[in-house]
Amino acid sequence: MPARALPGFRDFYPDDTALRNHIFAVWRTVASRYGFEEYDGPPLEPLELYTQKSGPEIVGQLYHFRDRGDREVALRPEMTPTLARMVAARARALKKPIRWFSLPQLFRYERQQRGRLREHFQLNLDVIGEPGPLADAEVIAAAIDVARLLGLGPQDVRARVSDRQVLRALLLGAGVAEPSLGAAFAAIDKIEREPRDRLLTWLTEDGKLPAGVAQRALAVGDVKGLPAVQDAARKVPGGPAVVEPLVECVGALEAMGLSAFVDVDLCIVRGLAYYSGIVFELFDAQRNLRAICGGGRYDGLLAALGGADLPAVGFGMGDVVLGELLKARAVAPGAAGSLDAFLVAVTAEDTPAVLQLAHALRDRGGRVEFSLKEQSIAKQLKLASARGARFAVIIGPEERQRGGAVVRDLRRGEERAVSAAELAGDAVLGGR
RNA sequence: GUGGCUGUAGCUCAAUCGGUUAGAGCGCCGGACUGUGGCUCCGGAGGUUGAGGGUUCAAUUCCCUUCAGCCACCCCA
Repeated sequence: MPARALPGFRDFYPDDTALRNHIFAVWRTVASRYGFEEYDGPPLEPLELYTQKSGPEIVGQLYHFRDRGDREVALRPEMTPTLARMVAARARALKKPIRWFSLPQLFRYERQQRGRLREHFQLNLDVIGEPGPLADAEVIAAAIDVARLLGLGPQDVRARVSDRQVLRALLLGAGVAEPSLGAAFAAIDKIEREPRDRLLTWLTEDGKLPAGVAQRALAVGDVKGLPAVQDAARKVPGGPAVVEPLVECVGALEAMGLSAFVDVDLCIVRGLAYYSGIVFELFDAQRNLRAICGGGRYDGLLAALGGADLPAVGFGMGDVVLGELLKARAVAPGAAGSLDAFLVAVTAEDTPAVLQLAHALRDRGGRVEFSLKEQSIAKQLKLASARGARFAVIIGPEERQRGGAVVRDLRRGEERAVSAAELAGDAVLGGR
């Protein structure tokens, strides 16, 4: 038997599953608070669904194969193409704006690293059919609220927000020619990971940009804070108009009381070419981990995928980095502590009474366990403690004779004799 | 896919210059404790030192290969 799961795939032990369920519950809670509806699609899709968006080079990063019907198929690496198809099929019927979310398990064939596996779960949350910046603010706020509901504050996570339209206007104003915009974007994207002189060298080699322009282009990526962005925008043609969506979006987040989480930072670009406006990422504040979440506006993408021509904004948030952050901040829940009562049989003759009571409590929704073999009371109580049971209910010959039990509060260490009537009532389940 | 670093018990780590039976803490199991848990004390199980090969009288230790993990690149859906 293989000793472990495939590289990049996870076995979920109870603690891991508890954490995953916790994250899923928070994702669903926040999404529903914002009025988003859950959808899902197939984990296996036609390969071409992904090549048409990202080109043939993406095939090397996919789990793909030929099925028995001779179809080229792939495990889904992302949800957006599926979403685009589903929306396109009913585009005319769906009330806009569409607010949908999903919790797909996604796959990619890449060498794994910390926080980056070959399989993960991702909250995908999108607003489709609304071009205005309030939609952008709404999805960013939802991402932040996930962090908040998980117990993370501004000292733990930060949302960094930028806008590609603003970036574009400022770069053009800095003298970057239209065909070189992509190179300038790429350089700014790397501004925090690469030394400045290497980026300058890269930008100026092959005559991409004149040295002075390259300097000014990189300086655009250094602009931080909304006032500074507005200042910079005033100095370029069309600038004041082009910053307006970002100003409104950030203003909306401020009105929601979330500004403590939000940093405007023009070095956020996002790698993908299809982002068309506001883009953002969530980071852990100490910056030890990879991005928790990334997203933005992709107005032309759905049409480009052959679907409906609808503007859209959304994000993906993976469970891996998020889980690591929760563990590092010690706000991850454990799997234990989930029993209302552990029933203790003093002698083998008491077992039928224990079984009867266990079933009665379980029928009422109680979470109940008892020893599956004859054991000393000490052993049974030890197991009860280890299970995190609130009460131990001890049934022995004496208790059966008088028709009750001893209920021991395992947290307080106090116990008392209770009658059968109390047991059938609230003696055990009353404090829940 | 490329390069670098690291692999010892379930977990975190020891083991002198290459030296004879690979240890400790936590966890797990049992006992002290035949009607009372947590604490304490005692005992036990658990290892192909990631795997395979090589050098050597002798390898956890040195060398090669491979696998895995981590880091960087690529990519970030």
